[in-house]
Amino acid sequence: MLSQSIEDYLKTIYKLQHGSDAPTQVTTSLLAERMGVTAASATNMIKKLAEMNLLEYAPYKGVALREAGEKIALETIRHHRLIELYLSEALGYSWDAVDAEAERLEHAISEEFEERIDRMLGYPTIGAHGEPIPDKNGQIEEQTYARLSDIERGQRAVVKRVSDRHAAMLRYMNDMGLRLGTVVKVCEKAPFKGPLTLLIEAEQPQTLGLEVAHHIFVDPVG
Amino acid sequence: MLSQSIEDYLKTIYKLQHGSDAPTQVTTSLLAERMGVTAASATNMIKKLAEMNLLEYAPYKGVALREAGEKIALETIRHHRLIELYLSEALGYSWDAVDAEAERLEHAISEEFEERIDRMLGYPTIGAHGEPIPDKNGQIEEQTYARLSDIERGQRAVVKRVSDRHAAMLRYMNDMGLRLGTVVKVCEKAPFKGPLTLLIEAEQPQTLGLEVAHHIFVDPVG
DNA sequence: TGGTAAATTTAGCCTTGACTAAAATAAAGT
DNA sequence: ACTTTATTTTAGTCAAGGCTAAATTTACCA
Repeated sequence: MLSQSIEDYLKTIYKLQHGSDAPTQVTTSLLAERMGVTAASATNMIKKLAEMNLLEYAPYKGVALREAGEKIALETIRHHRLIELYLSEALGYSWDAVDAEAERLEHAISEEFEERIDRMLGYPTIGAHGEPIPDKNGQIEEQTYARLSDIERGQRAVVKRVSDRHAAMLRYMNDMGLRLGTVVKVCEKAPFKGPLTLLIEAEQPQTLGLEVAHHIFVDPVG
Repeated sequence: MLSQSIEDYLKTIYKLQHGSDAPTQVTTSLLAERMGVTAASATNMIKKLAEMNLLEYAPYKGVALREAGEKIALETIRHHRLIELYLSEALGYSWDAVDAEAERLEHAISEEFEERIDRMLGYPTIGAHGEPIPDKNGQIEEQTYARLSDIERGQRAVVKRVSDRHAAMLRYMNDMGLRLGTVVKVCEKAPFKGPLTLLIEAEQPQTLGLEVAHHIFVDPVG
């Protein structure tokens, strides 16, 4: 059994490699920052993981997962996203609360637990925040969506995915009435990186800062 | 936040103090055996817990929980039993599989998780194996039942609780048709600590070794 | 091209919770 | 009461996975 820490590192590296922010390479400091540890600690773990052949390590350059490491990362991510969806669907958790809970549970569940909630949820492929859920074999369909902050004025779009990194932001989006599948229309875009004015599902117009809009991924429609 | 290890020690001490096997005092070696560690490791942890005022420690004599320690033990036990019941009721786990899964999950769930499954289960007071579930304030109603092995020939009794210590034994009992609430009748008791012959819910008679009958707790009826 | 700043790694230390081997204590029998 | 045996504690190690401080490497800029 791999330690919780190892699973978390591998998962974090995977997300850095495949995230929408797309860094050229995954550096020690970036990884350390995401893991909430010092760079020295990250270096230690990286060396250990390289030793285990779970990743490629070029000192001073960065890391990249090897196949075995990616497999573990995807299993961990699968656990995480299935649990998030389960918490949301079966236990009524809110959008912003599922991540923290899943963060701990993902390391504690058995294969049996995974299978049971997977079946109970109807073998879902999309998670609570719109993320793709890797299948049992580690197959994942990464999708790329436009950011709401990049949508043209007048354009309508469907919310397909939201970043789960900031719980407070999720709560804010939720309170505005944003959900996966919600149709929004960009009415205004204030100049100089100013806020957008949004029409959500034909309700009253609301303004939304660019920072938030940057973390909402949409599919233009109409 | 207390470590998983501390929670497990406290829980184990509580169960030794209040279990049906009722040891005079909880010794280091008994605790070590139940925790699956050496006596030296148990001594270390005991000293640490005594230092934290979670238990009373008389070197060479044994330990007893103090109020703070008992509170933590009961919270942990509450988590464990709620999770077991949830796995059984909501996810279709079998009798013998819930304990191992709950063992890991009990340390990973939040108060919110506890509350949600508690509500979903209808605020239960009896767990999957018939154990009492402590309430949120740590109140617990320990019950004492007769062992099936002590029931007289010809007597009928309702199964109220089973020991969850041996998964294989649970599976065996389950396969025999034994459940909580099942009515059994002791048809025969072979001499010299021989097996019982049981009539389960008016089905065909079956024989059952004393060892197993010792781990089944019943309420005589009729 | 050299010098400085930023990033990274190394070295050494800490805590947790295990372990083994040795020492100390308690219990039991003659 | 003394000796043997079983239990318990002490002493010293180890592995994980953090940390800080110091050394090193890379990158950038004048």
